[in-house]
Amino acid sequence: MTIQDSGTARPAGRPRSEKAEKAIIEATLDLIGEGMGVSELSIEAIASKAGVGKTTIYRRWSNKEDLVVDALSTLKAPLPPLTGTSVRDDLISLLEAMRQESGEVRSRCVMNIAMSEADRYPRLMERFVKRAIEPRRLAMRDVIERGIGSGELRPDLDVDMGMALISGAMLWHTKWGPAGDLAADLPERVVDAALAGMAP
Amino acid sequence: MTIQDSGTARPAGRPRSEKAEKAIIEATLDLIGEGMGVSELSIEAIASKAGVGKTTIYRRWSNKEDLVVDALSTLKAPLPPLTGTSVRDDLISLLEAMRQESGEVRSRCVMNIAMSEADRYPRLMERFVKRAIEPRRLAMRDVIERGIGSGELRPDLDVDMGMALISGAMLWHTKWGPAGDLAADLPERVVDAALAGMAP
DNA sequence: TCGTTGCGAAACTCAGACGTATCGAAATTA
DNA sequence: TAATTTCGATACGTCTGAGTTTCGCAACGA
Repeated sequence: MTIQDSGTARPAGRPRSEKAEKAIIEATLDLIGEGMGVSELSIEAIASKAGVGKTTIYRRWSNKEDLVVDALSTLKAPLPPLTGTSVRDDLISLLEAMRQESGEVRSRCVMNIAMSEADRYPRLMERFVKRAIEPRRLAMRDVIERGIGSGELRPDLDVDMGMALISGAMLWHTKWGPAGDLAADLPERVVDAALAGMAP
Repeated sequence: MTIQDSGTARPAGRPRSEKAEKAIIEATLDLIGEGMGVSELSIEAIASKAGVGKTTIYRRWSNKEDLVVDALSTLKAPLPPLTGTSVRDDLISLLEAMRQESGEVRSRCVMNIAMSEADRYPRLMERFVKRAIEPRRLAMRDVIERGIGSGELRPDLDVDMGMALISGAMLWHTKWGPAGDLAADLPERVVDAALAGMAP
């Protein structure tokens, strides 16, 4: 009985390098961040950028899609802490998180992939939605429903529609708004516009 | 002097087949509609699908991007007629046009390309925006500005933000709403939600 | 020390697509 | 009819990248 017998008995031989694994994932994300679509992504480019042999990649992932799925899964989606003081503040916090993410090359291109390659890579999409989209959607839904409960929002409000208005406005600015980073006051303006409505 | 001497004297030889040209464009759009990204699109697949020799393609377009640019330019963007009776009606008309387009495989996939491959194919994107996005944006802006003038909308309304709310909500539903076609009453609900606001 | 396994590098085979060239047939003008 | 140009088909050489194999070395357990 060895010292480290904790469940998985380590097999003989040189252990796999965690460093290489991290480098591979990083390289993959970097390349995606540089604007590569999944189909343009080449294992050779990843290996080269990661400073790693192709063997080392194929030993861990059997094909490109598996690797991309794992790489995207790595991107954590830390939700901002919500103060809960008001619906307006919480919504702004959520959108501010979106705004900051949209400034990171990586997140932006991951979003591109999520929006364009969903049909072609359904596994990838499914996993991405579960990790990145769903938590935010739930958080926003919570905020809105709490707002309805507290009387801050109209009791007959269509929650899904409210979410669509707010998230959609951010999405729209990201894609088709003025070039460059999103304005710092955008979250506030979006939330106020959605809350206020357009009719006089 | 021949009968048809209208400006361009026809050179000797067999004239280029318009039918082939149409078939090539159609095949290109079909393949894009089947979920192909620009980079996956192959000239050989287009030629095969169009029932045409590769020569016939290369004689007209010198590379893939030129062909795709031309193919996308072909997609007309007929704006719906606006009654002008009320802001609400006009906005619903505009969104209804968007909704119907989102149901066509072709338009949807073209949108995918527009949203994901903008960085990689700037020429393509530029042309697409000018033909497809810009006219709609202007139309919506007109409607909103007229509404402000007529008092139907708040005089202090941020026009761009209003457009972002409305278009964004449609965009959001297209991408992340319940699967399948957009609900028939979605345009109406989006417009009413945006006009009303969320606060009580 | 020895056996085992992972490492990066390089060579390899295989498939797909590019872009060009060539063919005989078809369509048109002169 | 003759000259010219396009047609679809096909073959070609080239390149890129997938995925495999081999190599000598490194890192680990026994």
